[in-house]
Amino acid sequence: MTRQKIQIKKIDNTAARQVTFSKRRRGLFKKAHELSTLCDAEIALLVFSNAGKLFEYSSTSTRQVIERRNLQSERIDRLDPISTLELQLQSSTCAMLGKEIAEKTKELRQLRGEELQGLDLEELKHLEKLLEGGLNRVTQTKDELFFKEISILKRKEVELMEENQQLKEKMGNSPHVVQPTVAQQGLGQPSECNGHAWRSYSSDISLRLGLPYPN
Amino acid sequence: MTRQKIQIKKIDNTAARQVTFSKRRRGLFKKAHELSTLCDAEIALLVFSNAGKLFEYSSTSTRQVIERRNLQSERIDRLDPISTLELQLQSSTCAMLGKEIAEKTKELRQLRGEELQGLDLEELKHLEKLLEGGLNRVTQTKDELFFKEISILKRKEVELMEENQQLKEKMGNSPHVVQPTVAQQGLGQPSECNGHAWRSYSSDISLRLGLPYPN
DNA sequence: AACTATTTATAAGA
DNA sequence: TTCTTATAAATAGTT
Repeated sequence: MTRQKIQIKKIDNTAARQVTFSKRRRGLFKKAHELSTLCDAEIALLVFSNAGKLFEYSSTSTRQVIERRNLQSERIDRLDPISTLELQLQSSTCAMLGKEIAEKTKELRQLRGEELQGLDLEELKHLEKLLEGGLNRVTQTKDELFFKEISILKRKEVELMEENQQLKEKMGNSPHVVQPTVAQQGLGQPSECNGHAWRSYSSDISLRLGLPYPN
Repeated sequence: MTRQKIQIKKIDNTAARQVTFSKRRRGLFKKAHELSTLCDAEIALLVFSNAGKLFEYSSTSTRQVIERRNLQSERIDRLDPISTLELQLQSSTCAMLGKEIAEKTKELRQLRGEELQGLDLEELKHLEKLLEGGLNRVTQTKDELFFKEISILKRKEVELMEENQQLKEKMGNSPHVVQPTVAQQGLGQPSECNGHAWRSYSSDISLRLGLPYPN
């Protein structure tokens, strides 16, 4: 693939073959790792050299990947003929779990709008309803959180302004003694602007906070 | 690795991740095949996509390679002791699958807006985005299906009206010979108006069908 | 093991 | 999904 293009057929020269094996094996493993990382894929790669030496790579564990394959393949063709009753039971449990995962995965993908082909009108309408409901609840929860934070901030501002006011008064009385004590409370629950119209400060808190949904 | 160098870390965008997965999986399989051919190596490559789909390549047969590995792994004495080991391995796999199910279940519940407590503002915003995207795609797919059905129905009505017209003309020409041949198509989907009542030909189909989104 | 001229792979965009 | 294209990465042959 460089200096000169090569044909993809067995390299006759043993030394050259070994060198190529080393180089390309590295490249292959690197690519496998990149794929698993980039795309969140589970990968197992087994390579036996011409000489019979084993090299393996796995994103998690080779054993795990192989087992997952055995489940997925639905073929309970066990690699070992030891079929204890217990083993079979567990294996079927695993198989069931695997199916459940497949189902949930599909459902998730449909909710994300990624696997819609093959659904009929009714199913699509149902999905839509589900999503609308979920979206409404999420948006509402989010907005509640927003407002909660906002009211906390409002309260804090009120308190700070109060203190500020007191300090100012003090300064007016005895301009030489300034005590910068700052309010320190443990921020409780939402409290709508607790009275004391500080109109003189004429600040519009909600505007300054930049509410997400002004309507 | 082109147009722009990328970081090797999980691709967040789902669509982009799928595209990259397809491309790189191909590349990886090609490289695996080249290595096995050039260097006479025995290779098995298992890849599970993020969605849980299995892709595999093997220079000979996956099972054969896996067996060879199991031998190589020094555990040639496959009997009782191994059986317990296998049992443990499987049980840990089950545990893993169980965890995965729990995760997916939680995710599903959150998408349905059922388990939102404990999420912070950022997480809620992310969920909202996800739901909006899903909803958009679902609605679009649904509407496309709607319009497809509608156009089928419209076409059918035109055909029927034409036939009706021809029949009328026939009746006008020879009022004693009436042949009520009716168009008969396979039409699996909902067909509202297949009755008579072609009272006036000026019917507005879209109104009669009750379009979901008149705007 | 290093080097480098080329070939390949591929990210982004259409 | 598939094609295109600019660029990054892999690597064949050489030192």
